[in-house]
Amino acid sequence: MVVRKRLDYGSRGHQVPAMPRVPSSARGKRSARRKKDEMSPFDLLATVAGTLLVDHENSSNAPGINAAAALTYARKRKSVKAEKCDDVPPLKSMAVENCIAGSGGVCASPRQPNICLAENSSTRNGTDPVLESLTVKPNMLVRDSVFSCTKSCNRAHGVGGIPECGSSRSLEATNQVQVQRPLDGDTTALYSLVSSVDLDGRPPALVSSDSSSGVPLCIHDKDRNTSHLCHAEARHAADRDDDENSSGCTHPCTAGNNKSYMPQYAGNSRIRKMFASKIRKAARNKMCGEMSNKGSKLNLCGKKISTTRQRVQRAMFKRQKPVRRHFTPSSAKGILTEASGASFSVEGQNPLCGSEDYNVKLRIKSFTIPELFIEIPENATVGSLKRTVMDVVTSIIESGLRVGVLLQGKSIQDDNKTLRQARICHGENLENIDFTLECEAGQNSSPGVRIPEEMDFHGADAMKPLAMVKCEEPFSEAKAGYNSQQRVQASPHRVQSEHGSVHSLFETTALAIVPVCKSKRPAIGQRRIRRPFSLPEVEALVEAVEQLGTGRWRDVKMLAFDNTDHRTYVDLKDKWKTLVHTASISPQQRRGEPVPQGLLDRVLAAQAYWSQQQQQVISGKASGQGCSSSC
DNA sequence: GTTAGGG
DNA sequence: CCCTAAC
Repeated sequence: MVVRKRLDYGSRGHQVPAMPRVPSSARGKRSARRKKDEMSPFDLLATVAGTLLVDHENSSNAPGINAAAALTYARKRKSVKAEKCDDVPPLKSMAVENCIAGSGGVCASPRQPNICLAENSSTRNGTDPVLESLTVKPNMLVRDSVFSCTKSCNRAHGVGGIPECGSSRSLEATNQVQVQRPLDGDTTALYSLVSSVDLDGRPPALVSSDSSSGVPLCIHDKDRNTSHLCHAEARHAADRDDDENSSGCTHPCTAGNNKSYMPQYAGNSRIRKMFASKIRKAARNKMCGEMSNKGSKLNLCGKKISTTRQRVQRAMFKRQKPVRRHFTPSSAKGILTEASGASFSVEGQNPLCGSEDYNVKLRIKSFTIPELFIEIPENATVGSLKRTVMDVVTSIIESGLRVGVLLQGKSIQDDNKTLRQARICHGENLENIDFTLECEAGQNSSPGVRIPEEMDFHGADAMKPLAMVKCEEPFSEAKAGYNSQQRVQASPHRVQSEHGSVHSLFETTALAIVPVCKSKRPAIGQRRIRRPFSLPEVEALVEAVEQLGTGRWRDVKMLAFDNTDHRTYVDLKDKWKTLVHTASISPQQRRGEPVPQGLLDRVLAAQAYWSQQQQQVISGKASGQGCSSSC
């Protein structure tokens, strides 16, 4: 054993190692360093924010976001099916945009609002943009469907001959989401959902159907301030052509885009940091090795990907332009439409808030599929790549999903609450309402496919899409000269852009699923459960430190806690720290399970002893390298 | 990967 | 218990 080699435990007691380790207090203290590097974390945050913004934008660009879901609160009765959805653990979250019906709203008096996610499960011929009403089943996500709920489309770029706009004829008439089938029929894919509810019976406002889809049109109610989003919209429109002309390999970042959008759920820096560094890094590292599959591999480990031929990268929301625009029904009030946002916007907050019988208008802005990496051999066919992607997505979908509602980061558990009781009503600050799609992680994945189930994304700040499936390159068929009709009809996985390139539907759509995956293992970013040290543990720790000294926590761990997985050497170090502190304060000030004074005395003694040893080592070093003083 | 130290 | 700089 390593320890044995390194240690000479000898008999019990304060046996001084020949060369005690120098305390690393000389190592810079963070607080001091921090001042110097103060900007650094902020830069990082800015970078992360930029990435997020780009993701948002790109997702809004996401061509072919094919699904729009309308959440409608129109009847008092509850949807049984909606309730079913609540039984399954979370996987993703939908970004929802909400609006509160303004004073002009026609109130259906939805005290028991009925929310149904729609899924189009019917026809697949795709040529007929039929609006379909669906209800969500726990194991389904929206797929094979393109939502198109607007009455008209305001497209800058049309796709000739392709029916772009569905009628919203049934939008107000039902409590369900209208779905327009994708032109390409049977795609099993995850689409961005852009949904809205307009209970006022007013026609939905136009939302640009192309790349700016998902970006607000800035038709606002009186006092809404969404100018930044308007800018986003403008920029999207401006960028569109360039993007479309590009080969589709654009990187997600464009400097100019970063400032356009302030995430509504901007959270504290800590969480941001967590997502920026920890999730990106730790998630990959931790999942490394779990997710390889024999044949084609899906891999969330970035390191593996570096050797990949084909890889599906994280920057899912490329700026490639869709072929197909999706239309978002917006109310005349100008519902914001964020393609992959994760939060609500409040529509028309007004003095009438809190009054009776107002409807709450909600719109799911999008679902985003978690970020996924695909590793696949170069010699694999494009078809196999598609199948692989499909498998991944299908595995996610089929894992079973349920809907959760987060209000300002807090999950609303009680399904029996009315929206009003849940404070989702007029007059409330509804800037941060999120829906989650939750799944049973760990059971769902097909071989080699992993959703980062360690991650726990509860909370409003956790709305960054986790994994995404995307192909950097347009599928080769695009260059092979498919004609439009062939493309549209032949491949369910493709959509055609105006420029003839064919993109993975995963690129051109944004099924935003904010992962709220749970597993038995602690999620990344999730705090470990607190496990107070028991008295025997404390005794073992004290004894080990007496032998080994402070500053050799790894050895302490191996000596006394080698079989205790949940105690890391950092834990032991921390515990020792608290023991020293506990021993140095009066018994009245101590909390928690009392530690026998005798043990605390030993703690102090050992601490003093080893501190002295370390001091001697330091002074010995300082006074002249040799061991003359200490030997 | 370890250690120290601040939070 | 978390985080992270320094090593």
